[in-house]
Formats: sequence, C-alpha cells, structure tokens
Amino acid sequence: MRNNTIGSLIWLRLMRFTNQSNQMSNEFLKRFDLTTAQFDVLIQVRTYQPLTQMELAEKVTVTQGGISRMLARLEKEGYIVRKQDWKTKTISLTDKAEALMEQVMPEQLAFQTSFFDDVLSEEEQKTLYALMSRVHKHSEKKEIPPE
Amino acid sequence: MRNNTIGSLIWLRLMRFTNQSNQMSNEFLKRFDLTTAQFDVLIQVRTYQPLTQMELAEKVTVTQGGISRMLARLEKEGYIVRKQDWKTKTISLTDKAEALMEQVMPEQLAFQTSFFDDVLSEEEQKTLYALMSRVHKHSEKKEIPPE
DNA sequence: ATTTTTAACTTGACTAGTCAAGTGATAGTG
DNA sequence: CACTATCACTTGACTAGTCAAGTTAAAAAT
Repeated sequence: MRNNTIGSLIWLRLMRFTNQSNQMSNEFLKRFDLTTAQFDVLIQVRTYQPLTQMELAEKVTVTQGGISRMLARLEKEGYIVRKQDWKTKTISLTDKAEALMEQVMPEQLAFQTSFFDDVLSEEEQKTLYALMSRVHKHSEKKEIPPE
Repeated sequence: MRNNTIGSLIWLRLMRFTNQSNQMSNEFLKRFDLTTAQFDVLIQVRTYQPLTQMELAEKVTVTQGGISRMLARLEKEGYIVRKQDWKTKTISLTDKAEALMEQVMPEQLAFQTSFFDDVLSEEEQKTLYALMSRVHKHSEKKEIPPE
C-alpha cells in the first residue's frame, strides 16, 4: 500500500505549500502586528462592510464560533467594531484598521504574488488558476462518502 | 487598490480549497476517530519509523513544540510510543495504530484522490502536479522580504 | 572529575479553529 | 398578552499550532 495516486500527491503538495506559505505570510505580516488570518478577515470586512458575522464566517470558511472569537480579538485590538443592530451584529472597520489596511494591502498583495511570479509564466499562472478553480468549485458541492 | 493579480487569486483559491478539503477530511476521518493532522503524522511515522521528533517535525512542517504536543496526544490514545534512546526520543507506531492505518490508508487515499479525479483528466492532474511542485519547491528556498 | 555547552525535547502563554450547548432578542402563535 | 420558536451570537472544552523560556542528558573543555 503506497501513497501514490496523482491526486494524493497533489493533495500533499497543496497542504505542504499552503502550510509553508501561511507561515511565511505570518512572519511577513508580523511587521504590521497582524496574522494572516486577521488580514484575511480585515480584507473581507473592508470589502463588504457593513456585514453580519454569519456573512463573514461564510466568506472566510470558518464556523460561527470561530468568527466570534476572531472578532473578539480584533475588537480588543481596536480594528473593528460590532454594533448590535436589530438582532444581528453589524461589523465594520475602525479608522485605525482602515489606515493600516491602506498600507498593508499592496505589500501583502506583492508578497502573495511573488510566490508565483518568481517561477511561473503568465500563461502557466492562468492554467494553474483555471485548474484550481475547477477543483475548488467541485469541492464545494462534494459530499463525504457514506460509512 | 484591488486584490487582483493572478498570483493573489491563485493564493486565495489554494487557501480556501485546502481549508475546505481539510475540514472535509476531518469529517471523513471522524469514523476512525482520527483527525487529518493525526493521520498525516501517523503516515510519516509508519513510513520512516523509527525516527526522532526533529525528523518528524521537519517532515510535517511543524515546530518542535507542535510535534511534542501532537505526540503527547497520540501517545495518550495509544497510537505511538516514544522511548528515550540516547538523548533522543525514538518514535514508532503501536500495533493498534499499525492495524488502524492498514484499514484507513486506502480509504483516505481514495478520498483525497476523488477531489481531483472527479473534475480533472489525467493530463490535467499531471500539469497541476508539475506546476504546484515548482511553486512549492520555490517557496522552500524563498526569503521574507526585508522591512 | 567537575563544569560548561549543546542538542532534543517540554511547557506556559497565546492565536486559531471546531463542536455543541447556552443566551438573548425578536417573531409568530394560541 | 404570555409562550414558544427561531435566529444570531457566545462560550466551555477541546485539537492544533506558534514562540520563547525552561529541562535534561550527553559531549566537550578545563
């Protein structure tokens, strides 16, 4: 029994790569006192604000509980505000976060981009994107095989 | 300022996909009372045993501290044994884990494979694998840009 | 043969997340 | 109007990981 279908090899590469690049991204963002997860959340809030926790959780593929905890941390740091609005909590960025993002976004964008620009041609990047899009979309409607 | 280089789009897809498929894998492995992270560690131990914690940490891209905690959990569950051997701790699978892996491995392999087999041709999978291998290898020697 | 150094591992304090049970406010229903 | 759903969010107990300071045992140096 060997771990050797092409699919399983791709799976492993993807896991190791995302793990690796996530760690590097964390290291990179340390200069702004942010983590990758926090940056991800702030980007979404910035783009879609004002929005509810449910909507946000959906966008970053995290559970209700996860987003609740994350927002508590971000609120403590003064990056976001939650106001009870009807029976929902509406999230938006503070000025502090808005200013920070203005500065961080182009840098983080360049950082992410460099993982691919350094080794793949434009054509290859398009291919990779197209393939991953198909795989990702498929995974979203996939079902766990029954026991 | 938009989040729109091809590279950044690929990055996002990869993150969301691995996140998604990791969650699904956890759900799948629940029937064996395992998590994806535990399965990953057990596979490595099975393949390379006996090995030290340092070696294992390297293989699964986790810190020394992380592997120490993970192994403490796996030991408590009776899946692995650590014996102090010289100044190193040597890790190997218990019979219980060996038997479990015999059963789980083919199923998990099929599960991972299905993420790709369902939507990509053999040719496309080879392309994806080749592209990701290059990107991954590059990331391993990449350096964090200076402040 | 003691002392220092070093290598391998552990641990405390933290981020990040899960699941499932618990709150709290609003919306319907009798 | 009180009563029960229900929806949005929180929280307790956990896995999984990070970093940096703390052990511990063997190696090297005095």
